[in-house]
Amino acid sequence: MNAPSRKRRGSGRIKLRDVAELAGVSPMTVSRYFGQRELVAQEAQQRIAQAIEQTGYVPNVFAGGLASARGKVVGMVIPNIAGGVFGETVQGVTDTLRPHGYQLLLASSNYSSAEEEEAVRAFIGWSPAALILIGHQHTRGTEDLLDKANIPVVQTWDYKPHAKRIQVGFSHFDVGRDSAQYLYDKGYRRIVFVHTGQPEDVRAMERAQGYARAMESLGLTPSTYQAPMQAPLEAGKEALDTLRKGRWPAEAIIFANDNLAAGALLHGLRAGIAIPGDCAIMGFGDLSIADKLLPSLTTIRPPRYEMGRVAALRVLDALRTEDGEAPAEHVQRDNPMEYELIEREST
Amino acid sequence: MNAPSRKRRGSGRIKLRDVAELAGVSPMTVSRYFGQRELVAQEAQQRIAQAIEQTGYVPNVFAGGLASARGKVVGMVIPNIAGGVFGETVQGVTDTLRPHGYQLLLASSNYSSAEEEEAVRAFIGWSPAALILIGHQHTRGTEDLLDKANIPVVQTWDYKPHAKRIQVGFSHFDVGRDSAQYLYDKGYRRIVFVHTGQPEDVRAMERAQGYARAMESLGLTPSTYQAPMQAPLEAGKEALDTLRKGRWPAEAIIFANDNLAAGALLHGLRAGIAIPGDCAIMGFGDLSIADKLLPSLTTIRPPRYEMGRVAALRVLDALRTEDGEAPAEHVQRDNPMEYELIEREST
DNA sequence: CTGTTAGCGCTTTCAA
DNA sequence: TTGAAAGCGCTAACAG
Repeated sequence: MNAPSRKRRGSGRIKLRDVAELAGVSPMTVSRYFGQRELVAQEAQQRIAQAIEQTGYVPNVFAGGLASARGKVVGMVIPNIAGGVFGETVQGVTDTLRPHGYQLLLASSNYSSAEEEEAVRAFIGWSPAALILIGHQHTRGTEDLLDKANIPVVQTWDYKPHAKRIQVGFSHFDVGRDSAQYLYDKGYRRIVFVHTGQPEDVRAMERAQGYARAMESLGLTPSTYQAPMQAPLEAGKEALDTLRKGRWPAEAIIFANDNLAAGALLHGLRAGIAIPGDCAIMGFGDLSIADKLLPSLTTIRPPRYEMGRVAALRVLDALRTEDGEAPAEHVQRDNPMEYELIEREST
Repeated sequence: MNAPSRKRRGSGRIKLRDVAELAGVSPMTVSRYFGQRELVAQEAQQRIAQAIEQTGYVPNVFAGGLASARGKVVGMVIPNIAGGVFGETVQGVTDTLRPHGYQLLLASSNYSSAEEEEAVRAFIGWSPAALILIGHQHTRGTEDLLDKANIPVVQTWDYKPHAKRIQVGFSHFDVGRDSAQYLYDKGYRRIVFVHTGQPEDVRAMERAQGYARAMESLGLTPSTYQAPMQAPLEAGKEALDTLRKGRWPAEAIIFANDNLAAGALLHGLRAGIAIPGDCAIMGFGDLSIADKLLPSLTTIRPPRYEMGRVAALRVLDALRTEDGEAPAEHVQRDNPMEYELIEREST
């Protein structure tokens, strides 16, 4: 609008130098004021603080990131932003990271490993300080990217014996096993596991395996059923009806998730099938519906928020490791988290 | 590890120049390959594409952002990441923005205007291309920041007559009014609106006002009730019990949200209160519980995903406006979105 | 259609 | 405890 210069015009924003001039110090001192404040004299600090206040200065993240070759950024890829499953985990991460000045970059993979790789690749351009991923299931390409990136990578929502990277989660195999054992202890014998339609849900598969193993150990025959790929309400209904027919009607059903289980419960209520009398039902997830159903739903509650929080803590640990040659040496690599079996009326 | 030079050591990553050398062109041509590909000869494009493939080059976002003074970044502040209300909107935004190379920066305000201001301030440092906020309720400080930032700002999840900024949403006042009118048309007269405990939920307040206005227009006396600040399950129960007592027992209740309504429905079922026979109930949100209750819940479905999508589209429109002196001149500033009244069994 | 030049605003490095 | 110099890797602005 004024001063039509011919070279670059800059952003027009207040910059470090402006603050420095106002405070009567060099830009470098102001730079130290952020990040290494202890190296700045008290007196200088005061003048700088005032200059910042007065100008409303906000550091340019891009300049800082470029100069330091590492942005204060953490990337996170989750299977799905909507759906309410991972939201709390994201919240746990942001709550923990924010006080340390890290900004979360979020991407959703839509439960696709290929899209996850895409997202990770995009994140690499941000020189992220760390990455947080869900689960252990990645493409070869993703693994390569992660290896080359040479930054802390935390995997959450799952837990495996010999994980290659930092992990914060629980064993879905154990969840399946515990669910079966719990129902067995309650006296149920003909226990069936109902899969969701999506084979992308690797963790549901693991729960099914845990269930199967437990059944075998108990001298029972595992039996899994694949729910039709419909809305969970109909799928749950269909599963309940089918499994109660036949010569070996199910006495108890473990659903791959609470939504499916909700469909079954509702259908039971409408169709006059007594639950747990005619058939016990349990789910997984402890979604907000679980306690609002009749009967209320017995389910497994994963530590959703807590996993996010701990994942972020491990990231911070790894980054604190003084940029040293030993990346993440003192970091707790295996972080098993406790899930909870919430017993309600449906079993 | 090798070459212990004394000056900066760089990131060690492949950079634009490496690709350029390999392709036998200047860095600038490679730069144009991203972003202005039409200005690059076919032949050069091929060689560049191959060089990129071969090196696995990923552009450094910070360098680009610094040089161009505008990062390919859009900031979004939502009241709450968990909770499942805004997740779909976020998904709509990311789905729409991603193909254009924009990265979403997400922050949660915990329904606090002060925290929202904090988040906006932090975003300013990112020189975001645009910002997306929920609602019209901001602190004075936030307004100042937005004004100074001189970038497109889209407000969503609400709609007001003379909004200062681009808006994508619906009128909560209208929702309240329509809910009341709907119940009136169904024959109900003693209709009560139940507030949630949190006064931060400005939009619920607006729905209450719309309800009150409609009641007056219909010659009825509006009556609102403040649910106790407990878990929604108990709050809904308490509200239902209280409102059915007294000399003017409610014939119909509009709850501020589906969670509250679910508490009431469940209590009705357990306590043998016929719904809608003894009392009709409707909610707001069409959360995933709404159709899994007995009776299923009549509610209002906001276009959650769609609002995110359209908000992102307006952002893109505004940014397409050729960086010209007229920022966002041709952009559709008012974008009313349609909500839907989903009639189910509870009314 | 392509290249040259000069920064973007900050932090690293080195020296005091 | 502070400062000066030298880039970080890319793109805007010109000129061909």
